[in-house]
Amino acid sequence: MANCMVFHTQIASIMEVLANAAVAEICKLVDNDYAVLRLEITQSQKENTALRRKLQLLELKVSRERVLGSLPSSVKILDRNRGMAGGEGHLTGGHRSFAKPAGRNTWRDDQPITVDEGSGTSTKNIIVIESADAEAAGPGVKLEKSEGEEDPRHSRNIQTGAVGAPPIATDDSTTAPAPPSTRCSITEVSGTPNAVLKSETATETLTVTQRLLYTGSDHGSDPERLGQLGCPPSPGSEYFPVFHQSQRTVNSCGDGDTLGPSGDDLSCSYTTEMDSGNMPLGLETQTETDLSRGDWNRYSSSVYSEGCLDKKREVIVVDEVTVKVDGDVPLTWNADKTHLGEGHSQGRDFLDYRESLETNPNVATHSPLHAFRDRDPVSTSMGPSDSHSRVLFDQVLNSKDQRAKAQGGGATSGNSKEKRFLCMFCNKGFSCLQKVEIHQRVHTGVKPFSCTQCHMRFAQAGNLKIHQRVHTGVKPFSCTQCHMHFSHSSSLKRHQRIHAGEKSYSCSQCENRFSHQNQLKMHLKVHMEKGCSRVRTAGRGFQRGATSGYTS
DNA sequence: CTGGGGAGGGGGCCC
DNA sequence: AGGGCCCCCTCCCCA
Repeated sequence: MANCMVFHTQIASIMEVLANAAVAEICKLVDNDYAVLRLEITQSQKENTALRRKLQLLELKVSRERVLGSLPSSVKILDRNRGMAGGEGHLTGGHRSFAKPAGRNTWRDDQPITVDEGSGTSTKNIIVIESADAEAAGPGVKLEKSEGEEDPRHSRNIQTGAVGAPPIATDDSTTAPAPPSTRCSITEVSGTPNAVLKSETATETLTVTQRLLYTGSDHGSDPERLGQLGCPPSPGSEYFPVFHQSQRTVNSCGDGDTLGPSGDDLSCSYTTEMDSGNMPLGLETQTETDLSRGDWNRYSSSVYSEGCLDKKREVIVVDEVTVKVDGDVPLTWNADKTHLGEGHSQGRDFLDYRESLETNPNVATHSPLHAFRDRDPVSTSMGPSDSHSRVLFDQVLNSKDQRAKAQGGGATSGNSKEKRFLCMFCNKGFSCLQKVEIHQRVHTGVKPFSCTQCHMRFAQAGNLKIHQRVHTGVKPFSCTQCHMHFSHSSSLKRHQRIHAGEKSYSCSQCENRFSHQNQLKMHLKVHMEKGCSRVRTAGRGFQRGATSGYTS
């Protein structure tokens, strides 16, 4: 019996031990599962957080695209304009006035969109379309920069307006530059309730000068715009040069029954019209700034890079005297003569003149033009009553005297053949006043002699007379050795070189000789192409070598 | 090669 | 005699 009791006791203890072990095992299993469960829960929570963040990012993207899609029309216009780098397109109409060349705008297309994710709050967009480069660069400074050119200023974080938040950390989805089409920086700041489009185009601080300079627009036709820009037209300025034909006013005798100034019936209309499209109108403000800086060529190129100007009111009456006084701007500074449609490049004149301006500040002149200035310094509303223009004019006149001295000629020597009449634009000397007046038409674009049978206009009466042989068919120059007739004496002379076997144009790179200059020119092109092809071949070989080296 | 325009220079005529 | 004006010639350039 006692043994039985002991046996039961032992069984009980064993059972207890087993139970304890089972409980411990169970507890252990539960603990393990719990840990796993917690781990899984934690991971799920993390995934959930990540998904939530992704959702936020997607929302941000959607909102940004929505905002960009609703950019104001002016922004789009500017965007398009930027695409017209280098005057690719000619703006027309009213938009032209707000066009700016490539590189002027600081559309920060390469500036990252900054997203303050860390804040965890809803972020909104502020699009800052900056035009501050114009201010930073200062007036008259032309920032020519190609589309892909890296503006070092883009590396710094300039934000304007109320956007005080500096660009912060960027998310991987937003580190990429803004879409090129936006050309704006988007800075996200916290707490802004609504997306704000801030376009500074409406409050651009470009000066009127810069606008004129870079648009070439006819502000004269729209003086209100100037007023809107806070730059009212200068008192009395009409944004349109109106000169008066003094002494030799012969207006519109285009019907052909009136004699020209020389007495010959040139069937000309001596209306002193400016050549169409040549006349940069309403530029007095511009010249007060840019030209005074010696930016003649810059001015001209920029003006004409925008194409022809408004041709309205192109018929003007010219006072060839006051044009020198009042036209403190050359009326047709044309670095690109293709816009003039005819003539040779005069841009060198501008460059030369600019150089002379920059290097020859204060030397008195004895030019008759100087006398013009002294005689009637403010004969029109566009006169240099403003001191700046006056200084400019003095610079113009002084510079040419300086050049005359540099050329070794004194303007006051007694030689009658001396070229003491100097062009106020390019300093070129002429023997008499009329010569320089005619010459200055190169700069001013004045072409007083119009053909009545076509729309051609000429700066010289003789050229009109020759031109009219086109209509009359008169070819007064006959070759004595063949049946050929020519309307130009130079053509006959050129032709006769063929009969004479004269080959006065020789190639500098070979022994070939030619009777015509054009032949030589074409021949030289062959030399050029040969040289270029050699260069190209060498370049291809280099590329191949480089490629092979890379792949091997 | 030719046609034709742009532009400068020379020289004659007139005042 | 000298200057201004005008015509013409010439050269250059481009189409």
